[in-house]
Amino acid sequence: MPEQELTQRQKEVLECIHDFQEQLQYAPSILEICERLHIRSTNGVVGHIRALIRKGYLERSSKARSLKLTQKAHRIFQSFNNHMVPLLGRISAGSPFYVEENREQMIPFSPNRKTDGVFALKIQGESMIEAGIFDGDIIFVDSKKRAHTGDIVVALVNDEVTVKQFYPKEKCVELRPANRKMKSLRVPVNQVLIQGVVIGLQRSYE
Amino acid sequence: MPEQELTQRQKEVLECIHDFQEQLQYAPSILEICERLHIRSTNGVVGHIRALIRKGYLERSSKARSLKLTQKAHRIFQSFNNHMVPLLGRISAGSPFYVEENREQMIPFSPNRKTDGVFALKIQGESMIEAGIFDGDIIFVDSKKRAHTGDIVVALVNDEVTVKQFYPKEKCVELRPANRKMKSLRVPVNQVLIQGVVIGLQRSYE
DNA sequence: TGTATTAGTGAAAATATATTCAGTATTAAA
DNA sequence: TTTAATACTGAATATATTTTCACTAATACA
Repeated sequence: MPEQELTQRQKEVLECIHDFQEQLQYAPSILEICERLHIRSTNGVVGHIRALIRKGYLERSSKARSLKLTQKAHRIFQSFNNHMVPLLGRISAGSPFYVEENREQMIPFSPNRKTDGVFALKIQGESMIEAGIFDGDIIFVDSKKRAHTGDIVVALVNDEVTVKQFYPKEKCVELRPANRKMKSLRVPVNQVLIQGVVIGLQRSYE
Repeated sequence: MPEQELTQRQKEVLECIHDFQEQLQYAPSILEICERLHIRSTNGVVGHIRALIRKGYLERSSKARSLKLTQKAHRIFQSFNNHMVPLLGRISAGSPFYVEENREQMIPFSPNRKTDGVFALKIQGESMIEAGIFDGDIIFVDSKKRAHTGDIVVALVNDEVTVKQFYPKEKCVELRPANRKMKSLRVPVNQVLIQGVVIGLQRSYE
């Protein structure tokens, strides 16, 4: 078991602190954590807290109710509830798509939608310019949604990531750009991986 | 002075609690409020807290650091700092732009930018289609920013609101659409009101 | 002229909360 | 087989925090 991983019990403690904060809008005291987890001695909890601080999941000052989850800890819970979504940077060709190294930062997404499986990507190039997707725009992609004809998708073809319109044919897939200067791409089904469907777009002038 | 209003000092106390929470991510103790406001007795602060609870701006349980701003209190600070921005609906022609009745809902905006003076608007029509602004898109507009040549602006002309590119001439303003099928509009300076500069865009597929 | 609200001071008491000390038992790694 | 980390118990102590009691003073209201 590598040092940085959490034990089952440590995860439970972290989740307890997170849930308490969510529910009551303020951090729990050590005694309150004891109660929720049925631990009789405050030291039982303090030990876990120390471990969680050492592993970079918690912060605190020696004040009352000053326990605070770090960014690292929030990432564990983010996938379920929050409004933040990872903005992926350079995607190393061919490697598994959703690896840690690619998570450059978290950016906000519409709070009334599930963010599970959603990621963001910065557009490079002009292949979708006629669909109103410009160089530098950020797109939001749902990796769990199934692509339908005409959807704008993120596809992995021969170790390259592209954003195109999706038109499935009998034995191949047509990836159509929204740019008259560029040609459609026809790829055999076994050479293309649809990474997700574009569900939103964000642009910043300035 | 009507009962529901806050005194100057009460506003200061509320702001102090709000700021503390923002900065340190947990609520202040009464003593810490005393320190920040240079009040020597905890009772000085407790009196204000009681008033703020009575007037519906605060909540608390008798635990340490459990002070919590209500929705009502948050509304006071939203306009200055937070990540929410009003999405304006139908804009009644000719009336002052920023009236309460037009505020239909609040939507999230980039958290790393000031939201003071920023509003959102849903695009109707295709006049900016070649600039990648489509029907149904939501644009973010900074009403405090000065327009420069070429900026995309929200303009009020003869009681009508339009989104166009801004080209000032000697005695008139050219409002240029990004759509080959539509014509530029030249309006005398005294007949046009620039409501703000477009600083962002958001689109939702689905 | 009395009464309520606001805006405090100062000290003491009561609680809430965190920390320290002294242990036990289990498991995985060196 | 020692060592370190995990996962606790139980009691006492120290500190942080809130609450209570007893006051003063200015202002607005009726």
